[in-house]
Amino acid sequence: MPAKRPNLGANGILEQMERDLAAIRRAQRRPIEEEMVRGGLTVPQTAVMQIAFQRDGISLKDLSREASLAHSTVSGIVDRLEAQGLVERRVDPADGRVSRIHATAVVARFVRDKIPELRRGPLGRALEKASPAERKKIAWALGRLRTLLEDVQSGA
Amino acid sequence: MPAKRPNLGANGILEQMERDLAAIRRAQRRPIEEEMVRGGLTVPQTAVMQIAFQRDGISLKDLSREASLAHSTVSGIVDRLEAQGLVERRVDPADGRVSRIHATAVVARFVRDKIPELRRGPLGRALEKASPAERKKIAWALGRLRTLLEDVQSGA
DNA sequence: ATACGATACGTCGTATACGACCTATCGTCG
DNA sequence: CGACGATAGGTCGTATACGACGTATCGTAT
Repeated sequence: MPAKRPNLGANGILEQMERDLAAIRRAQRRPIEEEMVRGGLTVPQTAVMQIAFQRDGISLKDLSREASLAHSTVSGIVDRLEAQGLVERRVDPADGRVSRIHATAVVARFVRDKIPELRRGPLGRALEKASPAERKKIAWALGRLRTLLEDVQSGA
Repeated sequence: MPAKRPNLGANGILEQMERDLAAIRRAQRRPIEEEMVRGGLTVPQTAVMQIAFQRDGISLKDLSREASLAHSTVSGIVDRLEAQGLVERRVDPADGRVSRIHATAVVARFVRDKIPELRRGPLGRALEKASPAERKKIAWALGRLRTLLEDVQSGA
């Protein structure tokens, strides 16, 4: 049963939202981390790999933008994926600055077979328990919150 | 202007939500990280300090539960706070296993003066731009999503 | 052609964040 | 009272995650 949610002041709502976001983050991270032991992949690695597969030859800059991560973070993730032979870095012949990320042949099968089931991970399972109306409301709220945050970020 | 949000299939909604959550995390983390350079504190450190202040003498276990973080994570954060003299560890006289976290005198002023303004950080500023109705909807959605995730977690 | 600002990326230092493991302490059962 | 499972927390190894900085390359202006 859910915890009590009394009427909160503006400050209380803020703190409650922060707590909820933290809890969401943790719950989302944990269950697939268990899978990692079996599959050898973490959540961010899976996400990066899927993007690299869908947009083969994507630059690291675009990849980091897609994943909402700093380029230095993605660089490290690609390092580890490369070490496992799941991804390749190739310098762009037309522009020596950009290194294009390519999914190796092994990945195609992996993405098609494993990812869908991983994708239907904690978030997917959680949403299955919600009604379509709830799903819509939650999806809207996340999109809206993201927009609000990004507007503040860019000084709007 | 916000990105297009076409009608998405069930899978598309999932991926969109994951992207939104990632972007929210990043946006929420970044701006206060800038403050860190000035104040010397990170977001998690601030959160932990506030909990330790509000519930003086809290055990590390309870503290980690409040913060939705693993106890090993909180232990490291407390290490750094302790090194800055903002927090103290004292072994519980009644139970030698638990180490109780106390905010030092310096912190009281800090929490009262600095935290409110930090709290009104990215999330607070973002929410100011939203209507009360939107705020309610977003708050509800986060709470609901959290509950759904935690129910799945506990096998409900 | 050369200088030079802009761009893309790699690297580094530090702070999360986690699970696995170890150790010390507690309660309880015999 | 001594054994022993349970509990709290510290430690370790690894993977994010970031900004700052360095380096190589590109475009452009001179």
